[in-house]
Amino acid sequence: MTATPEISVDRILRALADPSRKAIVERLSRGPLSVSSLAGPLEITLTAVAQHLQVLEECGLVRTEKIGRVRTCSLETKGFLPLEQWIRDRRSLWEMRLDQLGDFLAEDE
Amino acid sequence: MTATPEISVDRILRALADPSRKAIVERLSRGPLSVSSLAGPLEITLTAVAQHLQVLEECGLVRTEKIGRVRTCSLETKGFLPLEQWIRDRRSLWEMRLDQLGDFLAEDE
DNA sequence: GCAATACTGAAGCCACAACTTCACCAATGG
DNA sequence: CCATTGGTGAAGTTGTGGCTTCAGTATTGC
Repeated sequence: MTATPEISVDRILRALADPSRKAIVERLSRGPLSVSSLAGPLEITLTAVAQHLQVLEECGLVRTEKIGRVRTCSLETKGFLPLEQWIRDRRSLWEMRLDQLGDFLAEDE
Repeated sequence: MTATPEISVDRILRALADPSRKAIVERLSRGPLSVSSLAGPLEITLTAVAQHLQVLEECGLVRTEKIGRVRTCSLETKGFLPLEQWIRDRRSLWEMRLDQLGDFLAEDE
C-alpha cells in the first residue's frame, strides 16, 4: 500500500552500503553542508562526492538545493522509513512463525 | 559503548545491499531452510548461495547449523539491531539540530 | 556397497561501480 | 573585469565482488 515499496529499499541499501556515502549521511545528520565542505574530510575529489550525492538524492536520503554557485545538501530523514519498515517486516514475519512453533514446543531459548 | 559498534553496521549494509542476499533474508524470515532449498528459486548455483550465507552469517544476520549432510539456515533477528540503532542515531542527531535552529526561526515546514 | 544427495574448497572470469582526469560553465569578490 | 571559488559533464581506468566450474568429501537410502 506504500508508494514505491520494494525497489526503494534496494536502492537505499545499495546507497548506504558504500562507505563514502554512509560517511556523507553521517556528516549531514549533524547539519546541512555544501558539496565542497563535504569533499574536504573525505579523501576523494569533488566530482566523486557529487556523484555520491546524486545517488543519495535519487533514493530520497538527501535533499539538495543550489543557491548561486553553492549547492547545499541536507539529510532527508523520511528517506529511512522504507528501510525501517522492511526490517520490522522481517522481524514480525519471523516472530509470527515462532508463535506457531510454540504450539508444539514450550522450551526456554 | 556497544560491543562492535560501527564496523558491524558497515558489514550489515554491505551484506543486505546484494539482491540475492536480501532475497535470502526475506525467504528465511518466513522460516528456516536448507541451503539447497534456498538455492532453488534463486537462479544461481548452490556454491553461490553458500558464499552468500557465509557473508550473512559473519555479520550476524543468519545462523546456520549442520546436521548430517544438511545445513539448516535461520534468521537471526537480533542481527538487525545495530542497523536500526544507526538509523535512529541519524534521525536524533538531525532533529537535535533542528531544535537549535528553532531558537532563531519559527516557521512552518 | 553403490548411487544419489547435500554440501565444501579452490581457482578463475567478468561486469560494474567507484573513482579519476580534464575541460567547462557560472557566480562572487576584490 | 579578471581571478578565484564552487560545481557540472563526459569519458576512461581499475579493483572487487558475485558468479561459475570443477573436483572433492560426507551422509543417507536402497
